[in-house]
Amino acid sequence: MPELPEVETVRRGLAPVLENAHLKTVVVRREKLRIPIPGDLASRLEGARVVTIGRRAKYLLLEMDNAAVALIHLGMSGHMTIYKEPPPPPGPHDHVDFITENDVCVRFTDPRRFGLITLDTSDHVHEHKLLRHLGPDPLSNEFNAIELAARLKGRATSIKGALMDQKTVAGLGNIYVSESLFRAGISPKRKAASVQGGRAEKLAAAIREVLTDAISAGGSSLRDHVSPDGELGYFQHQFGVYGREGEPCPGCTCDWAKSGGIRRFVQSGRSTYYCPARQR
DNA sequence: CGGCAAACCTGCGAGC
DNA sequence: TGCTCGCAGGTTTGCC
Repeated sequence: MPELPEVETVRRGLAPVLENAHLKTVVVRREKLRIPIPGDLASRLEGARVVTIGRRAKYLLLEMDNAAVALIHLGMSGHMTIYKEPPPPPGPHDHVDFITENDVCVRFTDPRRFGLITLDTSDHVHEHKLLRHLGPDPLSNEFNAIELAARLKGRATSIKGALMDQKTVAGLGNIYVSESLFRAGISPKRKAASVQGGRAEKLAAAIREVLTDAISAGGSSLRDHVSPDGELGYFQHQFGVYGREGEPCPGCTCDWAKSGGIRRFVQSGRSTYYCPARQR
């Protein structure tokens, strides 16, 4: 489910029920996620108050009033569901319940278990092993064309590969990399190092724009819901290229029959979608 | 060091 | 209907 816009949608959905709430009970049913859930997660969180729910790239940060921060990553298939009534009996993929003092249950579900929940008690959560190496958040002030160009300089990999690398920019994934490159008119095959100057300007602007548009739409719902209150995001209807192999390019006036429309190919194991006529 | 495939898991839809 | 295959929004590892 989640790249940056989906995680931001989850954050916004959880904030009204979790911020300022005391956690009464935290039920951990399965510890073995991508990294094991710490044995003291429940005892650290129970009785504490959630001060804010923040986000760094694709991580949710539950900042507690006792200096603990819970880091949550949704992986590929993770999602959160809010139950204001007693929750249904947990299924096999319902790994953790966060229950507030007024009996709201926030349930973490993740069939593929690529997600994780861990704890930081260091007072410097941004120095945490999982966050330390992340590049700038593309919606933050630290992200701009100069910064992007500097991070692409000298890199031999493709621009797609560089943008998928969370050290370059933190929060993009397979969908939004394809969409950003489409909006910027840059081929995913182009060498990362060659994206400088005006091209870097266009790309930085396209990344910001596509993420902002996607957040406004409540993210993309490919399989199931995105928002913890069950609302569907609808940005998938605005995809320019992702999942549209063979369709006419929405920005092209060229002859579809001749161009073949949008192409799909596999780049380091992941599908890339692009329009060869518009992206160079 | 850099880049890429494989591995970690389960579910779903397409095609036979 | 039921099976197999390929594919899926992420990240880390280990190999060239």
